[in-house]
Amino acid sequence: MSYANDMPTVEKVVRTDAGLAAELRLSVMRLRRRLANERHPDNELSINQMGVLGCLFRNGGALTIGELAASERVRPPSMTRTVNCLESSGDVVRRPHETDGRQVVVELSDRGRERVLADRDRRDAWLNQKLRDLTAEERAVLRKAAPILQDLAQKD
Amino acid sequence: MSYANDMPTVEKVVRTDAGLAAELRLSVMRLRRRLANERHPDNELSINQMGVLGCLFRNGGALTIGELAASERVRPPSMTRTVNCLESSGDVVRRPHETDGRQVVVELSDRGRERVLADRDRRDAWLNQKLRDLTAEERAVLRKAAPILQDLAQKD
DNA sequence: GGCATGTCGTTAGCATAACTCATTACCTGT
DNA sequence: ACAGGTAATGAGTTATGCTAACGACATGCC
Repeated sequence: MSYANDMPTVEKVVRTDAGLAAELRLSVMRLRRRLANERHPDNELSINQMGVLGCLFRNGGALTIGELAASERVRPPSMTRTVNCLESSGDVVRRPHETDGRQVVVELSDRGRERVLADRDRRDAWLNQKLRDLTAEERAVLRKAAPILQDLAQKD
Repeated sequence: MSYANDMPTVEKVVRTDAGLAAELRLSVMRLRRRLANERHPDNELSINQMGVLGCLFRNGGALTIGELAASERVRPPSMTRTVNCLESSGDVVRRPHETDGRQVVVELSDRGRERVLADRDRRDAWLNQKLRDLTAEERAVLRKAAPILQDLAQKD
């Protein structure tokens, strides 16, 4: 084992802005991959599907396809497919828009709402556990960082 | 447009630890998707492939498949495939491990090293631009957050 | 009213990137 | 010397995006 015994994979501290983008990108990429893997095994929905349910839940239970797509930053066809899955699993229902016949409103079903509630803590079990292992200061940093990351993703 | 005109998609402030996991997860998911889309168009390598090159670069230019896989948090077969791509594009070379015939050492070629160097700033153009738009304080938060996120991804 | 243009969702086809399972090659310890 | 473990790979599958094209509907202009 003569190669990279220490395996830093990330600098201990990012001191300058020069490397910040690169390190942030790596961190985000890897953590996302980890999160996708660590979903609870007794939950048959993917992390993306749960994301859509959560988005509906936070927004009062009903959004159009386009709004969902914009919110999750995917293209409408991708959201159509995700919604198809959620519909056939019975977690959402489609209904026509009240005034605009082109649009489709996606609504949380009772089952979907139940799932969000039941899953609310459990779905983040892994991450919550890891967060508990952090110091209060580290959690404070992340609490401040989350909205900034969100803004970065949303900008322009 | 009677549905969710405000479209919060993320709470303005994450005040309690209860929601931290959920918000962090959303932020990471969306920013990652954004990063994957915003890669520079004149770079024919994907964000993952560039990640592997960067990893090799930071670790002295040579790691085994297994080490690379562990570092990027993918399974060895996935890394084999990524390395195949990088090999056929001439950015890395495989060579046998000095003492262990089972392992394969992946090494940055001159071309790969060149690409990393040439790409170092450019490849993060989008993120760098967005980072410049932040306040110094916000950048400081992210600078502190990046290693924490990395640790979260790596833990256990 | 009627047509041109635009918007929304969907379908179809494709690309990427991950996974699992099985196989091959090699190492190591008894 | 052989058994069992480990590394890389091959094959097949799944998940998740995308673009292009299309149909249904809305809107604005005459």
